[in-house]
Amino acid sequence: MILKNLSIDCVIFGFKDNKLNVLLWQAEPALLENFLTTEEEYQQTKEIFEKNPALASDQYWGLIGTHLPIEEDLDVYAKKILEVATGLKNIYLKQFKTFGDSKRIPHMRVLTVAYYALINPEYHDLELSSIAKAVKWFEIDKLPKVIFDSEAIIDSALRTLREEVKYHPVGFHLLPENFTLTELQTLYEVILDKKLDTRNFRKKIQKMGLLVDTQKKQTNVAHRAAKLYAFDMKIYQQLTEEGLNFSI
Amino acid sequence: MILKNLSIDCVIFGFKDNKLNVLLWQAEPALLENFLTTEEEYQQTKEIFEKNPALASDQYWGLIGTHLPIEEDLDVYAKKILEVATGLKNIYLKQFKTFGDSKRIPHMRVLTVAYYALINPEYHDLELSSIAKAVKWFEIDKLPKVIFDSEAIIDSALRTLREEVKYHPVGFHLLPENFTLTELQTLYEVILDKKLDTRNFRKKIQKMGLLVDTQKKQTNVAHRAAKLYAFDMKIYQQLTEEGLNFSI
DNA sequence: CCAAAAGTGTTAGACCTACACCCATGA
DNA sequence: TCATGGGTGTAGGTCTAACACTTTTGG
Repeated sequence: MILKNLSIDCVIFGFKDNKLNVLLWQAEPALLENFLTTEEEYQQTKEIFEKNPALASDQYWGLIGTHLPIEEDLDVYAKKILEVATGLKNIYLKQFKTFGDSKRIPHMRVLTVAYYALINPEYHDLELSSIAKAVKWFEIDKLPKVIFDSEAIIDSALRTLREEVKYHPVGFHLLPENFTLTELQTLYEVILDKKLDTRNFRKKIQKMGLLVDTQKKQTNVAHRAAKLYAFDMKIYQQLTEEGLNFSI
Repeated sequence: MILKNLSIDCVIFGFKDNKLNVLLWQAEPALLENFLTTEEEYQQTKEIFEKNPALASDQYWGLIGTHLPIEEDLDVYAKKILEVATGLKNIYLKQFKTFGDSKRIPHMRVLTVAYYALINPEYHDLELSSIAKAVKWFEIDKLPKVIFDSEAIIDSALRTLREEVKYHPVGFHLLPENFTLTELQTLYEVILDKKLDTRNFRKKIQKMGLLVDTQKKQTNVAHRAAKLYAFDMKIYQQLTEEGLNFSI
């Protein structure tokens, strides 16, 4: 059975073409059936879609999420949704806020527990999903029309990410396994929405000890090839616990 | 109508006798009736209590909270609960996490949106409440037996507060309007659970500009009277937005 | 050889840390 | 006059901010 007063939404951030992007979908009950485990859940989901035509409209996009089945753990289920929708495992996922204004969704009383996820979009062809009509990346400042209060949720996620990135080394999750310092800097510039000084940025980031020199270099670039770095999981754990000051 | 799958809990922190305390209650449906607005809500609440005898036991204490009525905004209602339970207005209150493991409460499927509040317990006689059998302060490391997973929620609130206090000037909410620097330092020492250097602490805190010298002094103390300070709301707002580094 | 981005060092000022003694008050 | 906690300064090291040119690569 599905808790009809409760849904989970994931704001999935990706760093693509030097821009911060959000992954949105157009859901469809027929396809969601592959994900739901009982016929009853499917019927309930269909009803919810019927009550809100916007959910099925081609004009609107929505955050990736579903209602919560009664027997599922909240955090575990959020992870499950994310894995099924993207095909990725071990994604950085964090619950950040529960939205509960009484009028946020027309004709229904639904609270939404919102999560944000950070992924590197380059590896996988996310646009093919077995449980949605469409899944697509949108630049954070060029969002399409979205259903209900999804825009407010995205906004809130972005503000949370900005805070988070100042004190914890989470930004790295948005990069491929090997990355250049320029990519890392651009990422921070995009998230914090301000220019950083290259020399100071490099000094600061290197001093943290979080970077491992992979001894590799870029290839096939029409300019001096940059060194590639990875990040050190041990030091990452440590910095995550201790905190970190990245208020550049 | 009450959403029976959804409750709100408040972890109310207070700073008392140089210790961090949490306010807990023993609820009782008969008294809660004063707070609920319809007979239906009262009946539903009574049922919930009947299902879980621990809720009404004299052996157990619980976080201050109730189920959420369908027509109420989540954040607004949390504030309302807090105001009614404590008699205080304008309390610092922040939603910090939603607990949703499927087995966290026996025989029922309830998600709890948890808030933490910071108050200065000195002003008011909180132990008299019109909506509970008992309300009482407990030192954070001498908690009584608590119902369900309240201890985990308190733990999580404490961890959140510790993080928060490092980067935002929230600690001040726990103090009376006028306070001494030693009180402020002790507060930080208690929250962060470490000793701080007095001279450095004072320099740092004064440099932030957050303190206003009230020109008043302690009276009736058997030692040199300390200056009393207040905190500057304008600078507080500013520091709250910009962030702050208090990783002493 | 040109265009494009990578990579690098210094200096001045601010901030942080560690540390020990005198002061004001009431009992 | 004593016990108690209030209040203060300095020096050495570290971090930060501001700033411009040379290097490497592929086309």
